[in-house]
Amino acid sequence: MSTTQLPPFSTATGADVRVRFCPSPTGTPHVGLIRTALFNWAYARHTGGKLVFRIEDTDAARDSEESYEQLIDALTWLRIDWDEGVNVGGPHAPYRQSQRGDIYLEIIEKLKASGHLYESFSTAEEIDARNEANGRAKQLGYDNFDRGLTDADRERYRSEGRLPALRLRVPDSELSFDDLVRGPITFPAGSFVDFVVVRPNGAPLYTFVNPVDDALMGITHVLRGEDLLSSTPRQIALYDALVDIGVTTFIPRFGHMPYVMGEGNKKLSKRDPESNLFHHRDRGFIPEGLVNYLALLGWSLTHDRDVFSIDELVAAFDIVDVNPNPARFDLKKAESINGDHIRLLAVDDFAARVVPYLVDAGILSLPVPDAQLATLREAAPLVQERMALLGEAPAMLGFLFQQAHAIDYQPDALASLPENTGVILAAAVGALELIEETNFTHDRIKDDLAAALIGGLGLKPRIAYGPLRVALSGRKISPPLFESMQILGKPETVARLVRLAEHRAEPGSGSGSASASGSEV
RNA sequence: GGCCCCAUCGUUUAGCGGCCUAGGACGCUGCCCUUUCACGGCAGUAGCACGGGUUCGAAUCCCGUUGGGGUCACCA
Repeated sequence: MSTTQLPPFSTATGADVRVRFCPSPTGTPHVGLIRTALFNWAYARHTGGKLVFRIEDTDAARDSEESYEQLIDALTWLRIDWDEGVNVGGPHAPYRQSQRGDIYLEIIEKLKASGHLYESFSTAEEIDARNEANGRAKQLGYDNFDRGLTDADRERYRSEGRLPALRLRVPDSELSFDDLVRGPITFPAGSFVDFVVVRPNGAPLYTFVNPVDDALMGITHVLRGEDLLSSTPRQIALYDALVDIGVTTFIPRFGHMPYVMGEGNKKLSKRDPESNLFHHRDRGFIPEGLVNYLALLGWSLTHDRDVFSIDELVAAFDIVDVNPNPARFDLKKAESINGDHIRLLAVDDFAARVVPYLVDAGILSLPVPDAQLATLREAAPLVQERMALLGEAPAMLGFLFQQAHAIDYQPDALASLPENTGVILAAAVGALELIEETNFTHDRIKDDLAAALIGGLGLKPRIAYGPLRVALSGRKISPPLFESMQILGKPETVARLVRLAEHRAEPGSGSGSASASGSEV
């Protein structure tokens, strides 16, 4: 089979690179979609080229304005910006396909006049029936039947009240292209057929508007998901026709990125919460961490390090280095990477980013009073290195913003208390009471408590400090103990120790048979 | 089923003919550090799907097999 003489592919490599991100606004942003956006963006920034952000809202039934807003929100959050497109405008406006109807109409007419598009009256049923009658496998689909229609045929169909769809006449030869992530790919003749580009009602389809807009907007590199790989020959066929009528002069390069997989061997489903970008944001991923992890899905910076900055990504990213095989979204690894980025944050930055999570949890409310801000700033360094997600902040810091009487003792924390808890609490209170309020610092607290509990009572640190931790925070896990006491201050600290002792003294407190011994406080 | 894509530790990724008795990371295990949990440090666990070639030499190139995935809409 011969290869048709195709127009040239784009040769852009530097500032002349033009890529695009063109989602259809259906549903919540999917991490796979955002990864596609990220790689397009990174490639544009790396080459010094341009990123066009176009919205493919040609499916009125599924598109929503809310989804559109979410797309903007998602990109903005991740700091993925664009040079042309919705919200920012540009020489090829409008960038929402729902507003480009006239443009498509004109091109459709030219394509019809030049014979690239023809009217097709075949219904799905008729195509099936013909395939069956001709001993042709049904799965082969359309048989290019209407290519041979005469004017009389078309007239007859119209007189029956039937309206034609428009199909593109594709080359009867094989089609090849050099995929940027996969290398040379050839589709044999006959593996792609004349496809519908315009519905009978005149509305153009994705298969038409997508390449047409890419051509009109001068897109040089089409970097998209692997699911579009098999539609590439049809797009190239359309490009061939568009070049013929003078809409453009070249065919873009194509690069098909691997899928983002979920559990098992399936694409990460829209139904899966892990696919929802905002779910990760809500849990406390920071942009730096999520971008880093998303970039790792199919790409790597170097052989011995996978924590890197967005700047490093941009400096090194090239689409040809993207791995062709699908990658699984591994939440554990994503969280680990995020934790590393949280640790990289300046303390003040970290503290500021934690605020919304504390507000959402009802621990703080806006505007946050200065005193609470001060507490937060003091506590931030204590928790910054022990968090993987900002969403862990409420559980770790909440006790610092409560009053002693409001501390809620976790069952597992109460269960961990040793029998001599009462003695320990009493000794601790005794030691702390002797410290001047102005000297109530973590070093002093540590020394005095160690003297009283470790030295005095001969306890192991683990046993000695456990009850104090529960008294302070209600939990088995908390920020460092002495530092927490310093932040809370002497009166509050003592009040909490006393309260736990009283709590255990209450009949029915359920916290151990030896609780009566706690009454000595 | 036709066509297309893919194939290195459980996961992800390095590797683009000799540097590989295959490196990093996550996970897991053990130890250390330690005021809990973490963080950090150290050690360990575990992989080139299979079979043919090509070559002095193959994880790396070629072919095949197997396995997985995608796509075959008047959705995008």
